[in-house]
Amino acid sequence: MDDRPQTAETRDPAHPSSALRLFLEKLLRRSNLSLEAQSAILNLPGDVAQIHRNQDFVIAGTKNTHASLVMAGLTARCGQTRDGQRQITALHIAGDMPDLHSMLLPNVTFWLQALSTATILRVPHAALQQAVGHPEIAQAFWRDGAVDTTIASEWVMNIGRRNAKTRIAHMVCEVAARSGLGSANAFDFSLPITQNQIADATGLSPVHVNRSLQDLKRTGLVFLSGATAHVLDWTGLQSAADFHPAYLHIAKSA
Amino acid sequence: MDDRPQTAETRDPAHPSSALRLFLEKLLRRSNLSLEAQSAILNLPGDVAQIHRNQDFVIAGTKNTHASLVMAGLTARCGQTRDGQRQITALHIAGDMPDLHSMLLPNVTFWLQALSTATILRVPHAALQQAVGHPEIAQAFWRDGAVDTTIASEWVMNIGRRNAKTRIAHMVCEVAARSGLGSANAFDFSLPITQNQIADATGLSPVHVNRSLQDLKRTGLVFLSGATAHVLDWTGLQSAADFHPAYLHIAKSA
DNA sequence: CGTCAGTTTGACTGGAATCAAAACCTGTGG
DNA sequence: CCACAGGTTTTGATTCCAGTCAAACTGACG
Repeated sequence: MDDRPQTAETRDPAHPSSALRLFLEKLLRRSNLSLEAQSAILNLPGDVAQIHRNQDFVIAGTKNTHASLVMAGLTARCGQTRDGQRQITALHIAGDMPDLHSMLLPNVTFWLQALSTATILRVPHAALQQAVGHPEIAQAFWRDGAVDTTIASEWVMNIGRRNAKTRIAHMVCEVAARSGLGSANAFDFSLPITQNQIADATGLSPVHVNRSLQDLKRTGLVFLSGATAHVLDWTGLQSAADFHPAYLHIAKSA
Repeated sequence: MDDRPQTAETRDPAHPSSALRLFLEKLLRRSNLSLEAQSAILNLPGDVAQIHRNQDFVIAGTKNTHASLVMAGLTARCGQTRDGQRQITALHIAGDMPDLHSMLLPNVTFWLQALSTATILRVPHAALQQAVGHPEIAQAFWRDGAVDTTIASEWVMNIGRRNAKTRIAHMVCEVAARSGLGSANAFDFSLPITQNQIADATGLSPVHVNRSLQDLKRTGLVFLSGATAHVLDWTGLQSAADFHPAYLHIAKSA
């Protein structure tokens, strides 16, 4: 099913083993896994798919037989109201599996779509079921799913009770923190997202996003240019965002 | 640890076995469990606690050693912004375990609080860990956790992109559907929530909630009186709410 | 009968949406 | 190397939904 040798192309970000390694590292941040379990993860099979900007790669209303691992690019979970308004409910970066839970709930209720050009590894549910035979892997997957819930809860708070500037800052902080950044006070990171997409993620209008971003730039906290975010003052940004990373559960607790 | 005989007091809603039965029934809606696994659930130990209105029973920033099973009443998961604004991010009714995931993520990041007088069964993590030794129970728990995520996503959409009237209607629909109702077109159900609490759940102001509720009553869809919701036109309400229950994953899929 | 929590009403304000158009990129092909 | 086309970003003017403030009302309860 998969002819991947553990050699040099591990460094190639377009190669499955590189993405699986990233995925494993994220799991290991929160869970302990035996070497045997680790190699079960690294040997997961899957097909690579190239997704272009704004393309849906998992469709609500269908039935899933594969779970998706983001290898490169930025993707989103999103829904749509009756009158056609979009709402992004989660963002996913390289190393994330946006629909790992689909092995338990194959009926898809939210779209997954690429916000930038993205590369996806489609892993068959059957292979995941086999991996989950290791109880420690099952727990690690379950734990990561639980974190998804706390993140979604934080989004509810963000959208429900914070103003435009704070909301956007919070979203930026979350992606930065999940990318493993935040040790320096100023840094850049990849955030290939348009202002329209930020609007859909924060429940705002594109025009208001634009003005709020200008405000964040004017106050010297962050600015976006092209596909990268430039954080100028990480502590100031976190404070403006009312951001407290505990909900990401990045420190291992079990 | 627990002296519960399988006798008549199973009917008593204040008795642990009654709540555990309700919990099991909810699991069985989504997952298949062997009789052995079922009895492992029914024999979970725990202490009963009476919680009064507006009292927090799980505190953010602390470490959990027990998970909570709602035996009676309405409870909420909620957070707070720096400037003290509250946001409810989930509602829980009898039979729900709001923090089952705490056995995997013991560091609490969201408060749990009673919206009405409530009864809670506090189940030790150790007992849950033992139950999770049955892989089918682990999957059932994990599956229910995954549904929590889809519900939270729907809340993000609700708050981010729907107007006040629709938001409130949607919240009412969700609780009704999760209570197992919706076969008749008009029915009543228990919803012990104040307009202030609805405001905190929907990201609105109390005054605007009041006006929107009047609107829902005027158009003959629902009205709340005391602790009960009176649905007058279930199909009309669902339509006004843009409510599509698929995201609750109530039909069994595996 | 006073108290208190919750609900209702009215007048006013403000933040964000909407509409419309101009300016700006960025990649493409002539 | 320039022109063009597309999607983005930016700006300004205007509107409206929902927030805020304040006060009156209701009803349960001691």
